[in-house]
Parts: sequence; C-alpha cells; structure tokens
Amino acid sequence: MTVDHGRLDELIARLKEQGFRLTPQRKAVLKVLANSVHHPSVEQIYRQVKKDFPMTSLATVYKTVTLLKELGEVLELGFADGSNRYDGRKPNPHPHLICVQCHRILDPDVVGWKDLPQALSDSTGFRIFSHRLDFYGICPQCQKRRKPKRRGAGRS
Amino acid sequence: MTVDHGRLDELIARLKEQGFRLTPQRKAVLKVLANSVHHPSVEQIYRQVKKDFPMTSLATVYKTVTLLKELGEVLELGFADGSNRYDGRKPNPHPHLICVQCHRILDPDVVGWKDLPQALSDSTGFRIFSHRLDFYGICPQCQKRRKPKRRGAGRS
DNA sequence: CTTCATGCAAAACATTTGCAGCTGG
DNA sequence: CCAGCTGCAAATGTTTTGCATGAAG
Repeated sequence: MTVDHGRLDELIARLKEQGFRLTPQRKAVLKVLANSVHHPSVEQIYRQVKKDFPMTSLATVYKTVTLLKELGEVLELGFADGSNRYDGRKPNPHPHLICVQCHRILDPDVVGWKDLPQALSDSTGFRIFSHRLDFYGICPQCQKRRKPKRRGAGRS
Repeated sequence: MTVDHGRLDELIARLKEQGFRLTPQRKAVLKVLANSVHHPSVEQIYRQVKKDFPMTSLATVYKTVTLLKELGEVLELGFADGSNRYDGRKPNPHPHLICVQCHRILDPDVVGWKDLPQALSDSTGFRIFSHRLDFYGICPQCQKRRKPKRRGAGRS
C-alpha cells in the first residue's frame, strides 16, 4: 500500500541521466517495479501496467525490464520452471523468503549472511561479486489458512 | 575422473525400487549425472550420453531428468536466462559456487549455512523446507587465464 | 526535427507432448 | 507377453527481434 515515490524518482532519474527517454509506458513499468514489494513476474507487471495504460504491449514491458536490468536497477530471480521474478526496490543481492503456496517473495532479515561471500572468497580463491540466497517454505498466513496437504516436502 | 559407482548404483536401485525400467538410455543418463561434478545442463548431458549411446533422443534425456527430479534424486538449478543445471550427486540443497566465466559449478564448504534455515524459520514463522545458496564469481583458474575485461561488476 | 521507443507479428529457444513401434522384466 | 519406454515431430510457452509508425526531447 505504501507508495515509494523515492524509489520511483530514483529510477526515473537514472533513466534520464543515462539519456533514455521517459515514455508513459516506461513510467508505468517503473511505477509498478518501484511499488511492488512481492517481486512480480513480467506477466504480473504487464497486467498491472495495463490498468494505468491499456495499450502497452508485452514486448515493451520486456524491453523496459531488460533495460533496467542492464542498468543494474532491478534484480532478476530466475526459477527452474522458467518463471522470472523482479525486484525493483533493492537491486543488490539479498536473501529472499519464498512462499511456495501463495508465491509471494519477501525480504527477511538474515543474521550473518553478509559475511558469507567474503568468507567463501577467502576459503576458495574465487572472486565473488554476487550471490543468491533463497529460502523456500510456507508463510505464516498460508499455514493458518489451511493445513496444507502433505506433498513433496519429505522424501519417501 | 573419479567415477562414483556408488552413486550410480544408488540411482539405479531407486529406479528399480520404484518400479521403473532400466533402459540403456536411462542408464547412460544416470551415469552422466552420477559422475558429473560440475552440474551439467540437459544439453550437456545429452551430448555426453550420445557418446555412449548415439541414438538417444533429447526428449528421452528430458524425460529421465524430470523423472529423477520427481523422485527427489536430482537437484535442479534454474537461472534467469532460462538455462537449467542439474546436480545428481547431492540432491539435497547445499551452497553452490558458480564461475560466470567458465560456467562451472562447484560445491564449496560454507561454514554456518546449515543454521540459516532454522534461524530464519524462528525469526519469521515460515516453515522452511528448502533453500538455495548460490555465489557468483570467477574461479581461480579463470582469474589466472586472463585478466577479465572490466565489465558489469562495478556500477557506474 | 531526429532519434529512439512502441506495437505488432514473426522468429527463436527450450521444454513438453502425442503417438506408433519397440523392449525390458 | 504387455505396460512402460523410446524417438520423432509437432505443440507449447516464454522471451526476443525486425520493422514501420509514432512521439520524446
């Protein structure tokens, strides 16, 4: 519900500063990205954008998201099933908490994760500059809503 | 080079025990998965399998990998660019170290990661049953091979 | 005005599926 | 023997691309 105009303005500023044009379609995409806490998919962004700006094409949403990704202003999370989700609020790597039931993605506080890259770098000799920390589970709301059918989680 | 027959036998046993047939094509796929340390893609498995067994189709490789995934015997790692990689040796979640230059994937020792899921569970109320810890960087060999052109890593 | 962005439709991919014929157990 | 597997090719679903038109600066 909280609208982060700061982040939207930041994104707009970044585009202009790099010499890109600010079209209404782009602005609509930026707005969705700046205000989405739950890391939307392209399809979700598209649907949201069309409410504001019905004649936007899917291709344009893809192009805009790709552009922002290249500018380092959105973080892309790819999944094995081919779905991609986008974080436009905090483009730098950070832990994600993913509910496999409602598919929402949260940004939890995880103590100590910031030390991991450096420690790994030291112990392996890799030069590490990015990472991805995802935790999959069921959020408190979904646990309450219904006892989920037992499925998949425990092997045999 | 080390061939892990133990793991291959394990995979074979799991198939038979679940009533699936052991065809030569399947066996070839299992063999590649059991012996690949660097987490191959389907395409890589396919190429490897064809050396042993030239008339195997790509569809069969997909089917076999999917089957094993459903049995919980391979871990699937999906990436934003659509590429998927498979770990048939350690199907349970564990940290990965990924070289963005040579695209190899290693299993490093990371101190303390095993505590993260529990800690997160406690602090958020999520019931966590899986996770993914990926670290992206450049491996020692690639660092030596050539100083990589400076690109992308540092923003502005 | 000039260039860049848009929208459309076609192309490019990776993965899945339907089905006739083959084969492991 | 026969259910389950294979290989093929066609279908699917998602992201990208080429190009003519339109609009931002």
